[in-house]
Amino acid sequence: MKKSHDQGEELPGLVRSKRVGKNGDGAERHEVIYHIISDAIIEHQLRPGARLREDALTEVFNISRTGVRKILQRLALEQLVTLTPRRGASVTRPTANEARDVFAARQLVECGLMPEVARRITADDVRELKRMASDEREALSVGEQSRAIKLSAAFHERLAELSGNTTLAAFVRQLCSRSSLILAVYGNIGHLGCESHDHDDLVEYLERREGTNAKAFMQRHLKEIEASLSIVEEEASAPDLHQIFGLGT
Amino acid sequence: MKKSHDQGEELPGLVRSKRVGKNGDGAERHEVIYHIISDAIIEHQLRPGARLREDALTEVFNISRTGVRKILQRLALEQLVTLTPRRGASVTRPTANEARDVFAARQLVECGLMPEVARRITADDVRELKRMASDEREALSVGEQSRAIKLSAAFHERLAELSGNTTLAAFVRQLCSRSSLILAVYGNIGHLGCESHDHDDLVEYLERREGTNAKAFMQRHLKEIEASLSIVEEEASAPDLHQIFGLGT
DNA sequence: TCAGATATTTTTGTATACAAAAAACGCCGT
DNA sequence: ACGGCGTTTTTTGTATACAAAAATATCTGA
Repeated sequence: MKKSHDQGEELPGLVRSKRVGKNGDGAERHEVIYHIISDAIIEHQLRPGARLREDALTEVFNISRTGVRKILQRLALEQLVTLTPRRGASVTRPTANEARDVFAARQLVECGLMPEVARRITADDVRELKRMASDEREALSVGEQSRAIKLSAAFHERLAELSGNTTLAAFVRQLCSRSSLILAVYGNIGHLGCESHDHDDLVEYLERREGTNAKAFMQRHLKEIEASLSIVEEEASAPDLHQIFGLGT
Repeated sequence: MKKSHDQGEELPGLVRSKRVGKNGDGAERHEVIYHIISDAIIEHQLRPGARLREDALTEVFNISRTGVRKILQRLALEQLVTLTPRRGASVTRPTANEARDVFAARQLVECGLMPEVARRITADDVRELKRMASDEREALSVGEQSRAIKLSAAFHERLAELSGNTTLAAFVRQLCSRSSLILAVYGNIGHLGCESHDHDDLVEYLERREGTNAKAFMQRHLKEIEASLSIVEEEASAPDLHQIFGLGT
């Protein structure tokens, strides 16, 4: 392992360990592999910048490059990987602007959904959400960071699903995935996305069908997450080496 | 042309006429073809249910099936075409629920964007929007329905772009494309999506930076469009023939 | 020893070949 | 004449082969 120009590593063994053994009937199998890869990205096992070579993936998953490319293209449309022509695929590194856009979008959509969710939520849903929130808290306290990240995203996604609007739920799903990438690039280690008990509090508002309060809470919640990030554009193309090394003085 | 089980025709000659002649360098070319097909769908030249056979597309566009499949998969992820395993691609026929979800999403996002658009809009933008609105009105009065549909969608998309949020703009773009499909299925002929001068009025609110008014207007505007549709589920799988033909009485 | 040029290897892009499923067609017995 | 059954044709799914580009390694002459 000689190249490490940025911080993008090659495919780590972690992914390989999940190798699937000849199961699934094609389409089903591709779906599974897609989820394995996208989970690995969301859980920060594959960090932004990591290259995804087609041959490596064919080896790991035992499918032909045709299938690999199909999956990579899907991931690219969801902005989880970036396809650079003639140069292959890599886990996308969101720009500062993209990061701001994603959080603005979440602010608009997730908050906008809260009243409807509060109206439609059932006792079962509440139970499920509470369990998810507690699972997340536990994962966090035990130090299973990657699991906590995934669970946190899952919580927000489930919430959106409860609105009953499939289209918006799918959109929120995408936004949460991208948020995980943003966290990987602009997040401060130690301080994970969501405050540990925020989600529990939110569920309580919903349980009491206080849509307006839930909305306000979500607003604050997302604002806090965004505020905890250091969203500053790192000059990619021409880092100012003079300033960095202070030779010019 | 013997089969017409629903209302899905085969590829009409219209599309073929746009044949591209050996231009573009691969990726660029695929992009062009993608736009040709998606435009044809949005403009109702390809109506919901129309089958898109891979061989036919390879012939029309002179690319291999590999390229065709890539494009079809992209269209499928944007919900413009439906890929049925082992049965090929067809222009998607949105369900009633999907239709409602799409309009609810537009209600939330497009309206939510208006204040920001009102804040950021420039004199140039206003000019451009007014020209688009007038083009649309003209196309409508001359009877160029398909052009009017496309222009109407373009107006809404441009509006979203002016918010400066790329992510939300892309989402609105998708929603508008899907709305065109919804119009094709649930729209009443003669009554096109948007009222002819609504868009002009909206631009005026924005020009005066009256974000709140613009938002309210957009809200009404979208509500009117949705109300003009006949969104009722046509039982696809098991149409109740007894009731239809009244034999059982 | 090292910059620049050239050769080799790796990696992606595209077309095509082959297998399997679905659809269309024709056949035949009743 | 018609419905059920088997065959042919069409159409999709997947792997693979080949070409072109990029990355890497090697060589050469100061």
